Amino acid sequence: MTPQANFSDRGRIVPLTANLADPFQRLGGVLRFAVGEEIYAQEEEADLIYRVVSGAVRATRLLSDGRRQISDFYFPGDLFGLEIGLVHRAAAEALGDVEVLVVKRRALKLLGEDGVQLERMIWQATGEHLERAHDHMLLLGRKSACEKVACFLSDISDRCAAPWAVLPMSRQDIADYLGLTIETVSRMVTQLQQEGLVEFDGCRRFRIAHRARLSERVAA
Amino acid sequence: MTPQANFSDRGRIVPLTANLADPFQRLGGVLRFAVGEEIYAQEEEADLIYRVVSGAVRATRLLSDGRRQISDFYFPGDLFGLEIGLVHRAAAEALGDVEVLVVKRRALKLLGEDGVQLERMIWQATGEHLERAHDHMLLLGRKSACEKVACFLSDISDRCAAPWAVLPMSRQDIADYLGLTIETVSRMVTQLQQEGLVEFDGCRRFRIAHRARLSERVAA
DNA sequence: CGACTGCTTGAGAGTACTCAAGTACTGTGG
DNA sequence: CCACAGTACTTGAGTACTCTCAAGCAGTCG
Repeated sequence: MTPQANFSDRGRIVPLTANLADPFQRLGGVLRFAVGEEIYAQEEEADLIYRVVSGAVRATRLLSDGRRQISDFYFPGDLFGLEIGLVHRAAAEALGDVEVLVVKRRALKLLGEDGVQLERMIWQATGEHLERAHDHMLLLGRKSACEKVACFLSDISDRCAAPWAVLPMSRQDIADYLGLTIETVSRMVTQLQQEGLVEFDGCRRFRIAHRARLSERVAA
Repeated sequence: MTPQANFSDRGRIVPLTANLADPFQRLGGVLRFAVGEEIYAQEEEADLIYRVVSGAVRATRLLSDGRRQISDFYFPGDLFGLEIGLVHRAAAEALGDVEVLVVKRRALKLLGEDGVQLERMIWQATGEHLERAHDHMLLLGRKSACEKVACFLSDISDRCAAPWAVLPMSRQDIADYLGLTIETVSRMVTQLQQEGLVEFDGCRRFRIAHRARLSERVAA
């Protein structure tokens, strides 16, 4: 299994068996964070590159008056903390207990073939983040509240593979990701449930009840 | 002047004098497009890397029902058309008469030191695009119509350096960039004018009349 | 079991949208 | 150079969607 293949199953559970062909696993240090802990702060010096092993992470950006935008959620296999400048432009926070692998940015040059391989992974990930960012801009700028929530649930469900998915983030996180308020998210979830498109078991566990009809609501 | 320095004056007029230390200028071919012409289409195979020489370009993404989101505008010095996959995820269209330099992606490997230098420029530009995308998500998700328009005018003005700036894009383009309607853009522009924060001479030429007070409206 | 936090629901308000009309540019032909 | 047509922009009135504020309900943890 190449690192690329390993990386590509974004959001799936990555096998925890050691893979010595993967420089991230071989050279990376492990860090653990508890619910709500800050992995790095906005404007903090960007020293490390991160990869989620288990748990989930949110990347948040704040306006001075406290308004918050979550630019992305990272799941097992995802790289994050990639910055072009010297500082992190967004904060990263643990959505639950999180385990991450880290490598030093400055060490990349010293690692020979491993460094080259890691740089290729980082480059690939940066490009994927950019694509996701463009998709997300379209959602934020041009989709209705209902479409936003439908998209979101559909995405999360797709990443999970399993029929039932569990949301690792709060309604507030979802709202800040979709550019809505918590109340609107709640109302849209209720509406999609009443229409029989999704089914919830508690407020975190859900499944897509009618994928075809949900897709019509997603606006692609 | 290094290529990086050349690249970094995003939005300024790039001197047209040949610079043989810049591989883009030395190896790139020139293409010209007229108002509204498509430089490449959404889903078209991504063969080339582009750099704006003169004029301005918009990158647009469409939903199937025609709703449009402009993810960015590119000005002289900006690289665009950088894709991680095989196809362009957004279309690029000329906002006026445009001149661009292009290099073949597949040729990069064959160019030796020049290829390495070009790859570094592309990498740098991809990172900058990602940062801009994150800023833009915050704007789309969390700013009011008035703040969006204030931000936009402030940005354009900053890029121009000159006191008076000319908008190369239509109100519809601005609306699709900010996630608003054309009427709302128009009303906000009028409002900012009435408050004496900006001054317009016709509907395309403007200047910041009161930078400090405009900054308060920008929400950073 | 009770307290706390997080989620949902309701009523009312406000911002941005839609539809429609009017005004200013731009370019072309007389 | 001016008149005209066509396009782009602005303004107005009314509507709709999302937000705000407030209360009630559910899920979680000690």
